[in-house]
Amino acid sequence: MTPIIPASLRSASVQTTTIRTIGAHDGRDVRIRGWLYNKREKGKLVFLIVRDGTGYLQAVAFQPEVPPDVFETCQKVTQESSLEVRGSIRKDDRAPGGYEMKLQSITVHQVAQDYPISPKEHGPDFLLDHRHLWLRSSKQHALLKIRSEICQAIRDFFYERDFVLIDSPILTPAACEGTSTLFETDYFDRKAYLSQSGQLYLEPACMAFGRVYCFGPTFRAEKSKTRRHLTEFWMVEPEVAYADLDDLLDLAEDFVVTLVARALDRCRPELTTLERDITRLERIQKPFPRLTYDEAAAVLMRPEIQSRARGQDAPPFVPGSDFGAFDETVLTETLERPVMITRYPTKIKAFYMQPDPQNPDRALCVDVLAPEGYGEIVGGSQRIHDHDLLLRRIQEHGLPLEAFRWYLDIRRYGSVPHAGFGMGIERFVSWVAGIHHLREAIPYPRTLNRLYP
RNA sequence: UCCUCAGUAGCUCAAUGGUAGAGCAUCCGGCUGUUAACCGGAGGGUUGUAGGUUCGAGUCCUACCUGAGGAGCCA
Repeated sequence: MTPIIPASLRSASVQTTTIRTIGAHDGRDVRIRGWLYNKREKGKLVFLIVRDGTGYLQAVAFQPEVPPDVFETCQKVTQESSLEVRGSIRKDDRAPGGYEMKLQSITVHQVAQDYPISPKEHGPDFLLDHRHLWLRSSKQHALLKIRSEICQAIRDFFYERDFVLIDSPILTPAACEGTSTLFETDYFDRKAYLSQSGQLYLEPACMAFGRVYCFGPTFRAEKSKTRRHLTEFWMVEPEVAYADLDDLLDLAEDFVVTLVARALDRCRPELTTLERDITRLERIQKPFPRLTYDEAAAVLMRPEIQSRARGQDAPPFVPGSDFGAFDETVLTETLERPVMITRYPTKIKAFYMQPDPQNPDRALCVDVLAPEGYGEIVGGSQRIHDHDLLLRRIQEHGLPLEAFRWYLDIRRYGSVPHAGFGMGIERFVSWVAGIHHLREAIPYPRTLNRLYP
């Protein structure tokens, strides 16, 4: 990595470097530019824990060996002040990270007064009010690094498989699926809605390019108030022409396994910082267990499961309805791998899903449920490719026909079976990182009660 | 929309209906290897808001506000 350094800060004699690569500078003089993470004083010794975005480094100032003004600056500098330290790097097992700097000089660029987030425990409301500063904390830093790596892995996965990135619009004229509550906004003298899915716009592109995906923000105005919901979240949605449900299951399985492997390969230090049980991620291998909705429903109807639901005040499972939170826990708790549940009842799923030719009451769809109670991470289906059937479904759902004319066109001009799925980035990141709250898996969370910062 | 819980110092939390407390942070002093350092000292309060009960309310009652967790809905 080549640091970008303004000419005014360059020095011919001392190299400016990053903490991530500090081991390569053992025994040499370097300059580190960053912020003060923490400070510990002991008489004639001051330990400065400096962070630069790539890691943490302990710089040690020892009184007789540094000039009095340098030592005094080290004593006075406050938490999160921006600074530049210069000194020699040496291996020392007593230092966090294994290397430390024997400090020779220090430049404080700006003194931070009363940094609000002290190195102690804080409540979620306080931390979310200070999200713009909380990003500097080690766990949040590790989490967002993992998110970044997973987003890069998603793009790499599709690029390597010849998918074309097709960005869907965020401003849309009408409801895509007719179910969710949408955010409404003024669009000159008309109304527009923030997109809740890119899928419908992706299907036409799929007929142009064969394999496509979109990756962007998605908006839901539902008043959900749980740790598994955000009003603004990121979703990646692939769509494949000439694909059936079995092709889709294989793609989703490959996708999940590849992303988890990438996190294990590139984010070990971050997963360790988050105290993630890595052995659980190492068990995420193909094949994933697959069962149908009817098989899953049979499990939930067992007397011992029904009595457990009553004991936990969970609403009882009714055959033909969708699974609740308790039901998802039951279906995933004994498994180490994600479970793929297929062929839900047609009437509880979206209007565009292809019915199973063997049983038209069941849709050719899949939900992938993550282990450890993280819930649905992937949802997808084969799409209806017959024009008349799709027209009938739009009418049955009471959707405005005029708004779907372009969508029906795809079934008039060279229609083929096709399939796709959507994956919620924050849910996936939460599962991989092993965190409790979805809102920490996005830099600036938007929830029912939060629009700041 | 419904159910449950919470709101006390900058932060995290104590306080049988009877004088408002501690740790961290901040400031001052001490210490040559600290690991959320430690030791001594100082400053810091309209107990979410408005009513009510009581000789007396942080504590009990009512309403409201704010937040959290869950349900439903969904990724």
